[in-house]
Amino acid sequence: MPKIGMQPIRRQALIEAAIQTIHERGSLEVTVGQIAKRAGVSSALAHHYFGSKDSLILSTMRYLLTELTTDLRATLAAARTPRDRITQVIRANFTPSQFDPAVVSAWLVFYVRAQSSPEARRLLRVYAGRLHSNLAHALAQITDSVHAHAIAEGAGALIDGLYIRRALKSGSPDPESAIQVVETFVDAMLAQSEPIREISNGRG
Amino acid sequence: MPKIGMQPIRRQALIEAAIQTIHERGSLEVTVGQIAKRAGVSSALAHHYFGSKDSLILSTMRYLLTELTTDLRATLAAARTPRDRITQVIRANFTPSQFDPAVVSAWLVFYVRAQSSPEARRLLRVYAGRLHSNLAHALAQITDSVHAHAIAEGAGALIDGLYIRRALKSGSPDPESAIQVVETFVDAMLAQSEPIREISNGRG
DNA sequence: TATTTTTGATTGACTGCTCAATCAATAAAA
DNA sequence: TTTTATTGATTGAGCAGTCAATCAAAAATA
Repeated sequence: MPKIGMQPIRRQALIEAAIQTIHERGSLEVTVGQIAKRAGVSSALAHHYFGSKDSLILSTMRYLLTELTTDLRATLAAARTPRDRITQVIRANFTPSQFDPAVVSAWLVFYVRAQSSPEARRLLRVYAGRLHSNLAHALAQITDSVHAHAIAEGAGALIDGLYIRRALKSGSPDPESAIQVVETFVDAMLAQSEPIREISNGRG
Repeated sequence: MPKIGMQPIRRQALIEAAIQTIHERGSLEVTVGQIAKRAGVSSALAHHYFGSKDSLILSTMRYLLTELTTDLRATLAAARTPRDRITQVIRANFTPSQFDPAVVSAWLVFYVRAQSSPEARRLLRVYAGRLHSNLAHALAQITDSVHAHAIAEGAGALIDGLYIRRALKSGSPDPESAIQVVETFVDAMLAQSEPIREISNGRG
């Protein structure tokens, strides 16, 4: 029946349905049938396009990683100074599409998944590595390398922690206050590592 | 009856087996049979003592919360100054028994669980609430209330984030460096909120 | 002390259900 | 006709929870 070229459409629909279903159920204990139903197709078709549930889940992770990269590129485009680059890297993580409850839920369950799936773990390491190198690179232009890495490490952990806490909260997301926490952290750490310079960055 | 008084022994053994099994499998997708086997009993006995898998899991969460409280009391006993209390609250979260890989894995999966289980969510909120009030109370003695809450909020998220990252790392835990990250965070935030006072607390 | 009774502890076998994955068949384009 | 899209039906595995039955210590009794 179907017109040719359904593959990418179905894959996209199934991935987005997976994110929503994971959010709704609050865990990875979702069935292929539930995901497929939400995408408006049969579970058999989901298997047809992804081969296995595992593959669908991994594709969903990759999709989220790609979206994050896209958002990062978009925010970074506006950055001019190193300090501004830091701000934009942080902001990319709290974009509406990233800080969306369903997306946050998905990230959380993927962290658990990474504990038993080598490929999932690899993907999360890619994410953590990129975040760290983006932050550390910009930081290295305003402080020494040791502090740069330490601050990047802390900021990364802080972002992860804010995600976790977001997942536990009900109600609408508050990206701005989360961004503010990380910004304040970075400012405070920079101020401590270079007490001679100006503290404020005009965002406080 | 057989040796009377088996109940507490079995319950304890099953709870500890649950933590280990969850760690080993990296998720909550563990069977009662696996847990029971590790505890050296039949799955039927696990049901006999806990009623349901769900109840066993919740008991495991409560057990971890209790252990954390115990560790907290122990570290707090040594604290004299408000700043020292903060240090000890932080340290309690990175005690060897808390920062143990299996325990960290368990906390991580419980965070996911909290998304679909109201009781699990309640328990995590108890944890987050205690941590926050402990930190905020001590902080309020060295800075104003607004900053105290903000710093406590950030420190809590940071601790959660460090746990997540610990779960993803292989190899032995490094509690000291994690503690150092949080300590540095607190110092930096305090320094920024009160730029006139001394920055160092002698731990940097 | 010896015997009987009582009852918590414990398990193997079983049930009913869920789910991932497969397959054969159908429908519509190309 | 050949290829792509699609699904209902089916299967085989795995699992939570139940239950009837057994075991052995402890308490009561003789």
